[in-house]
Amino acid sequence: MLFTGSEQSARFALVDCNNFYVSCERVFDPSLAARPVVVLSNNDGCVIARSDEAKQLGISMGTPFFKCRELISHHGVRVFSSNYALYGDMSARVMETLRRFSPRMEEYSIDEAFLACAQRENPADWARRVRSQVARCTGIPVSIGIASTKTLAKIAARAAKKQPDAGGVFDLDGCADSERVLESVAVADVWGVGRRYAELLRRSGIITARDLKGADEGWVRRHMTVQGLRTVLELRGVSCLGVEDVAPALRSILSSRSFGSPVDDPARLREALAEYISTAAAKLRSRSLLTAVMQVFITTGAHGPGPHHSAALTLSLPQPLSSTPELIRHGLAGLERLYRRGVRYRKTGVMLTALQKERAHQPVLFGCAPAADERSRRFMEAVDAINARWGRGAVSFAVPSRAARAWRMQRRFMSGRYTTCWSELPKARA
DNA sequence: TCTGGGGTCCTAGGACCC
DNA sequence: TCTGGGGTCCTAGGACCC
Repeated sequence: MLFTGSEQSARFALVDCNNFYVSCERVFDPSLAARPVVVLSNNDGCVIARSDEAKQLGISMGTPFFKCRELISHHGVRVFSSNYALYGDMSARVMETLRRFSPRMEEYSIDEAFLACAQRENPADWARRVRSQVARCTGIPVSIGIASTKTLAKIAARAAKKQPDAGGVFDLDGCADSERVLESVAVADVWGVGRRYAELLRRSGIITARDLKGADEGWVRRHMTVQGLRTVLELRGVSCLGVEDVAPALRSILSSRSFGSPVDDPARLREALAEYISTAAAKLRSRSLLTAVMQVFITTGAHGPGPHHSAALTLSLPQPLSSTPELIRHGLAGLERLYRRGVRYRKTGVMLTALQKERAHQPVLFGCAPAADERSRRFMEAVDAINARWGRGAVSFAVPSRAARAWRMQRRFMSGRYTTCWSELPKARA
């Protein structure tokens, strides 16, 4: 379906937290203000957030840490490992603040939300109030873009950031020369256009957002599917995407990590996979879901020394499950079939799919007896309650808790979990 | 025995997002 | 030496059925 949420005279506000992860770190460490700061991905692999000062030094998004390490130490850039406990909690606070301003709101990502604002008489004034309230309640600076479609609101938010005199708010509908704004946006920066499509478009002479707006519909449909066509219509002000204020049901759950160093010992691989399965299963239960299909995989990645090997196995489970030990049993049996001796693996993981609501599930004829099912459910409930009280990993399966493990990911620059852990509250005085 | 057309379901792969 | 992790959607093609 092309039009999922088209509405008459729609207006959308996109609220986007500025350099979100960096801003979170700055809230709890004022010495970071006005200094170049970067935050690294899991495993301290690459740069995923940069302060404006770090951007000015030429550190780009996704740069591997080892490639910019020299630049970083030369300029005294402060470096942080990803602290998702902190960022997730700060995100919840921002969203809670935003919710007071519009009943129709979509949490689009950890640092962005769309708000419907069709009823506002002066949306820019309203957005400025939103902005100052978020800053007051959370300490997080945001930019707000307003337009008649979500895709244009993304562009407006970008303009709000780029134009210093915009004061963090930009209303594309109220802008006299919106065509010029579109002309200033490279097609690769349009929402929905990634690297591959940007290259294809460039070869066809479509360079800016304005070019894409005027592109031939048939050509776009053929080369970029209906999603590309939606993007073009949205650029023309035809709203194809609505505010999805009810979160759609989760389709899959993935848990995987790269190892801190390569692993060839099958026992270590089993430990790691068992832990990722535990994580995925806990998420499954927290949403009251069951999984019917589980995919396990191992890989050496495409680079690095030694033989390369990537393999995945899709397992149809005998009945929908959410019990950690059951899932680990199936997963480890799968791993057994994938593993090759002498190969140094860099990553393993699990994906749970064919998810269904716990209540909707009908027990299969030859599955566990209902009493055994119920025992297992109550057992996992108890485990989850203990882990909620004492911290993740207080009770775990098949792996020893809190032991030092060589395959653990690297997180050498971690800040405190200031808002979610009593023992790591920020100190007013050392 | 050979053959066509059309429908559904599933999977793999490719594209995108943050 | 060293390049994240967790998601979604769309399409093409194969298997299977009538």
